[in-house]
Amino acid sequence: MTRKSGDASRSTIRDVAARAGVSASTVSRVLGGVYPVSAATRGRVMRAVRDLDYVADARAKAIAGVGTPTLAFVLEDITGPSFAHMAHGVEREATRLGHLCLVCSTEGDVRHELEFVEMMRAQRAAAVILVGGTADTPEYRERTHRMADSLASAGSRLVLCGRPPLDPGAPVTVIEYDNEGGAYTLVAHVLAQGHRRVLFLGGRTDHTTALGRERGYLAAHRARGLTPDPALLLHGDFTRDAGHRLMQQALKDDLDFTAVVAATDMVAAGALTALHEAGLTVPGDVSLAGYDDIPFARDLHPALTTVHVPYEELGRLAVRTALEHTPGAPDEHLLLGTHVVVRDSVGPPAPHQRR
Amino acid sequence: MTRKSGDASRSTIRDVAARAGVSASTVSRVLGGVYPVSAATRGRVMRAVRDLDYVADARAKAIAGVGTPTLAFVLEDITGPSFAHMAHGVEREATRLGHLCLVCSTEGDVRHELEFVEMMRAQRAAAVILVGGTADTPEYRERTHRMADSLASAGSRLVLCGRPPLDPGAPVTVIEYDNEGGAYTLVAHVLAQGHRRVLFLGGRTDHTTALGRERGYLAAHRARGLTPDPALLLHGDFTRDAGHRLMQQALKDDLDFTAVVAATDMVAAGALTALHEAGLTVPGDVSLAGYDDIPFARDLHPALTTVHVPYEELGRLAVRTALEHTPGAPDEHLLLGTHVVVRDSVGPPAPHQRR
DNA sequence: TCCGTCCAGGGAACCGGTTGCCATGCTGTT
DNA sequence: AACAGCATGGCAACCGGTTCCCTGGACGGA
Repeated sequence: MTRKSGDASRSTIRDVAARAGVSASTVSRVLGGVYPVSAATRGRVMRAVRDLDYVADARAKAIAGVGTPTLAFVLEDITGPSFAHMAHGVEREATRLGHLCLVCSTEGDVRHELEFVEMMRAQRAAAVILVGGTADTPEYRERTHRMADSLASAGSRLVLCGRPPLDPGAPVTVIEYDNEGGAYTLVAHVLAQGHRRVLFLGGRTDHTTALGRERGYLAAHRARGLTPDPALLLHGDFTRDAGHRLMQQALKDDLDFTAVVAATDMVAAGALTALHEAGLTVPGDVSLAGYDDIPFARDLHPALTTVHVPYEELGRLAVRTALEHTPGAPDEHLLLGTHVVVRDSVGPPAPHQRR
Repeated sequence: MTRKSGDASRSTIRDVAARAGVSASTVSRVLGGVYPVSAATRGRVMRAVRDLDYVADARAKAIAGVGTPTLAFVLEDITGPSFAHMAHGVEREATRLGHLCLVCSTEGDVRHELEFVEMMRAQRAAAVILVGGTADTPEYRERTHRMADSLASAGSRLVLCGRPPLDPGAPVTVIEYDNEGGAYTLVAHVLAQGHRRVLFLGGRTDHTTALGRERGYLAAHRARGLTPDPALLLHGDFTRDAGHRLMQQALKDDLDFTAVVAATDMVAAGALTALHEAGLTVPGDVSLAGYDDIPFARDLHPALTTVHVPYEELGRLAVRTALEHTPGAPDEHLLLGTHVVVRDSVGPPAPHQRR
């Protein structure tokens, strides 16, 4: 077994050329593979390459115009299961299409987001995918529109994935999934079981994903001629801890409800534990539903009724659509459907609770 | 609100120079910030930069030696919660230390792993972090040793994170956590409750993480003078589906056990559902324990007794240690401790089951 | 007024590759 | 034997930056 001597610094194409007794161009051509090179020369070059354990500098190739393209993925926190699944879809599709994949977590900080997008522009990323809901303010639209223009003028492309669209004219690809529709169907299902007081464990009040789901909740009520009690709308993070805390508080405050709809499965998980801790059964005493259909949802007890979102597909679509986009072509705006997965956590309200 | 005219192609430093009426060197110096430039010139340059929405090409800077360093993170599947937490730690620490973060999923394919490492070497990544257990074969050691040498000779560094160490002498940083010790303590806890027939839902038989946990399971038995029934050792993937399937099979085969130890919390989750489906209560009829302490573990019902692994810390440590490493310094090998988190899923065996 | 100094900024080499263009030498044909 | 033609490989320009080195002009002091 031969081990290369650890020559402290990487070798260049010229080192290889010198060792093979040819010019750098020849080495480049041998490695490129297309240009005709005699077998003998090719052999010597390959030998030198192996001896020196040479790999061409990807950055140098990139600036010469023959590099592996890169694609960037900016999200809030890879730890969220739905983000992770999107990331997985993005990563798979990116490598399938021969792209490298950079990921950045913003931790929810807008400044980080801006910095990262600027960096990705400097990296000449083929596309930048921004993932996850956000506050849909004029400032957001303005800032993001600017990003889109910057990237577009650099030959790159901004993709908004599960994020509110911009004003028409912004050079941006938008891939959304139907938060409002999914929540509407889910809450309609809950109401159809006979529930009339449904607690909603929502997200931050400025967050589009949370807001969309909340709108669905309200719309489903309206469609039945109901007006939900505002006291039943609670707000927190999209974490199991927030769900746990909110649910505890709701029980402590003695809120009157027969069902709970959580804005995400994680929130539902925390809420479920709080219900259990309070000695309540689900769906006997209280019904519970989530949103996202993460793999774990089946393993809650009872198995969680929730809304399935094709997160991985979302990610794959985001990169495919972005990379297929040709400048000048119309901007795509895709809206993926969701569907309710009925499991065991929603049932009719207990007889004594009916009104 | 001014919108830049979409000039189809990115502008170069020379474009900026021309627009500002100075030379490229001056632009570079203005942007660099240190070299003395007159206020008037600086103003003109900045103006041109803004007008053209110019960002210096990061790849060109990199090859000139002043780029943002990069760091690569190679894992099997970002979708696994423990991987996601490691990734989070890596990403945070990397950006904290001013590094960009590339991530690649291998989908468990060794060829992909090799390809990716080669690419990262071409990218001149400051470090390559390989994450997650693997088959610890001579071929693995040989191949990984070669990777380590290649990277080292290119001035980069290989980090193995939760992965078996190589032969001494390989230029590699190893950060492990104690699979065997954690499993040992966990199983000892289960045995101390009085269980004597403990079903082990393990991972693939060639996977070091799975194997370490299995060794802990065996060692805990031996320490009590017990020899576990080989029929109680089952093997599958680290997914909730595998756990579900394995548990169903075990019940169908009428295996004799009073407790179940799953190799991961995901597996435990699937197993729990299978137990519930069979009408068994936990821990009344059967005790159940997991491994990893993912956030969700608290929300299973009953809350899962498991082993806490500091995954995020693991990730942070991996990048910090790798980047602090100076060539020639001794190779670090860190072993992080784990601890059992006692919750509600393990209890004494039912009286009629005792023997 | 003349000369030395200092400072802003330009020219050119360099980072590590790719590739268009051209020179060389060998082969094949008449 | 002479010449056309092709296979082969070197030179140099270029990709988009940085930085060393040097020049020209303004300024201050003698």
